[in-house]
Amino acid sequence: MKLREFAKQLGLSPTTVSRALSGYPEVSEATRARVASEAMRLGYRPDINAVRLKTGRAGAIGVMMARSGEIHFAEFMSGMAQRLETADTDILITPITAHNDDDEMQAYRRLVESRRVDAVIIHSPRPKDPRIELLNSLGLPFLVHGRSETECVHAWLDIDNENAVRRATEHLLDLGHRRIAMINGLRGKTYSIHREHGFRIAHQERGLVVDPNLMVCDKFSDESGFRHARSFLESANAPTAIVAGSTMTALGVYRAVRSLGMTVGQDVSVIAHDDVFPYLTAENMAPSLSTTRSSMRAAGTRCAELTLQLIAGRAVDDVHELWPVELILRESTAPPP
Amino acid sequence: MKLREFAKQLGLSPTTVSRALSGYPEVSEATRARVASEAMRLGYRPDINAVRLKTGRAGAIGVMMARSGEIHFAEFMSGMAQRLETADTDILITPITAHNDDDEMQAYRRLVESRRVDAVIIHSPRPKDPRIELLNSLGLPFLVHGRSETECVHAWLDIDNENAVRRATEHLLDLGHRRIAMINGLRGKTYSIHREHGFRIAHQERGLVVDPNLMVCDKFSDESGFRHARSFLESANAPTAIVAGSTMTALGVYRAVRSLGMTVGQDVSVIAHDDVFPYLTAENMAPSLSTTRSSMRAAGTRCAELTLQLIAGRAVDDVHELWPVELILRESTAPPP
DNA sequence: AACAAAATTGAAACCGATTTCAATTTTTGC
DNA sequence: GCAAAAATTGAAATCGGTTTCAATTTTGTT
Repeated sequence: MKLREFAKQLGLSPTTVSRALSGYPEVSEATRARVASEAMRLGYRPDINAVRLKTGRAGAIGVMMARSGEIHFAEFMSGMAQRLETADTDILITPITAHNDDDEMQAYRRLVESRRVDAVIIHSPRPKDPRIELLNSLGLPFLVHGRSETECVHAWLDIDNENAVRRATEHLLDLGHRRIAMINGLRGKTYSIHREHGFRIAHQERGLVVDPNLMVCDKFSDESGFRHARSFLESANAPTAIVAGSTMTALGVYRAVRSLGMTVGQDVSVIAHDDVFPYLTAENMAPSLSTTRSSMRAAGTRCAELTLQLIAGRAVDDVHELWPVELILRESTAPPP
Repeated sequence: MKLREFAKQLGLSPTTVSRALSGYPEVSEATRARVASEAMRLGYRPDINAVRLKTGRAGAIGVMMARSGEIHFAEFMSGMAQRLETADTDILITPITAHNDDDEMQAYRRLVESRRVDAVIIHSPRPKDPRIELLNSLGLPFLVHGRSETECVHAWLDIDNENAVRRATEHLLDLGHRRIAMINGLRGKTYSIHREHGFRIAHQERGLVVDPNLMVCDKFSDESGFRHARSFLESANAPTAIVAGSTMTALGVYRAVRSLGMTVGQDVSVIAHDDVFPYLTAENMAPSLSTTRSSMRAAGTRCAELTLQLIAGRAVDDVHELWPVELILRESTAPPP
């Protein structure tokens, strides 16, 4: 059913019907009510493509999905979805094969030029991230989930990774640990750098020096947690505590500890960052895992909200949110043996 | 840059330019080449909304995302992305709050009527799933990931859940286990029913009867795995083996076994279905986990392909794929003590 | 009751592409 | 060399809405 036809059935002009449905003020209440109820009854709904062509709005927020589906992705998206379901805005996933940076840049350029989205959210930025400059020059509103040190102003939401790891490390130091290892995230990402910084600061504060052999960068997975923890614990001067990048990593760390006949929370302390996944909870691990916690889903919801505000015209340099991270102590951290 | 302007710069009509870019045959090779290279140089790209309005194609495949982000979701999507990146087709995630069935039906209706997508993929159907009838009556192409018993014909891709669990169970029975528990997926979903069926068949084949107390349905999570496994193992007539719904569930089962001072692969055998997550691999678990394996990512890729074919006009009743499932034996399954 | 102001409605232009149909140019056949 | 056929190009209609601007009706004031 098209507008023309629908309007004719109501004995009104397309103009009035369009205005009534779009909530314009210059249409009488009586007419608006009638139009609304008839639209419901007859099942009329404006063709989204025509609306978009005319208004220039795409009604969607773009998210790039790297081929390697990250574990956080689903939770973040689910959070976004929660906010967007009442905003008549879709999430557009654009697949990219990031063989190299150029490919990725091209993908962004395509997305913008074809006007499929009103804004974009980008993830896991690096300190100097070319995507930010590109999007800035293309003039498409965008929000960075994470932070970057690029000079061009941009909206961002990030969690306080530095402080999170700093407090986690301080906690371990307070317990008496002196050799603490860190299994960090991917090298080069801002969050990994921030976390490393927090780790160092906590040591420096107490006049301690970090052993570079006790720090690695890797992806967040059970397997990498296991491998690195094994390697640490089997080394000559083994650490008594491990700071892990995610609960998945911690899973592997736990396994490594057990595989060496040791016990988490006794022989080795473990603390990890928890993005709060519904299918794997730190509290349920054995022993329960001490964490720095920040809900990825909540971040998704808030990022969606902020992006909507950006689209509505909120100033870019006004949108900076740094979320504090909870420190939650459980059984996996205890004084060294 | 608009078509008009771009065409003028080339000294051609919009008609010819449009045809050249869309690959129509009636444009000379020389012209086509020139248009293509100039489009690249000047960065002309058709406005997607105008294209869609005119052609009626949305250029997107819809996926509904329930608020509770499922763990499989990201992997499936990532697989879809892999196929779609060369098809100029987006994935449109529509958030739904499924407070009740009616809400969900409304969401589908909206999606279809607003013409935002050319097709839809639906997940985790039930034997009698109202979504299938709705989509069928609305006339939008759709693919079911999973199966349903509804009478209206529909395209589907599913893995052979029944056989997977049947073989897993037979393997345990072959090892000598006689009391086997099953931690199944959500009650009412077709895949849970199929799995239960496979479980029963394996028993019946050998003249054994399944103890209903050894079967539960629940969501796939570490926590539910733990809770149910504990409950089974602490009961009077405890099972010697457990069939788990997912690797996440198995994680909890492992923990439960350990928490009771027992050992997986000795005191209790465990086998689970593995959707192949990059961040948690069955092979790396300790002991390594026997599984029935089928890549969720591969399913996503194939579903995207099939959906493209449906859009292109392939007959619905021609699209039925049942994927066999690999049985992979590792350390977690052994003869009962 | 008469007029101005405000509220409500509608006609027509427009968004930016695609595609039908007609016009023009080039090639082919004899 | 010329008519017919084939290849190539372009003008204009169209997709289904929104929005400008003008026209009409209603309300308010004196």
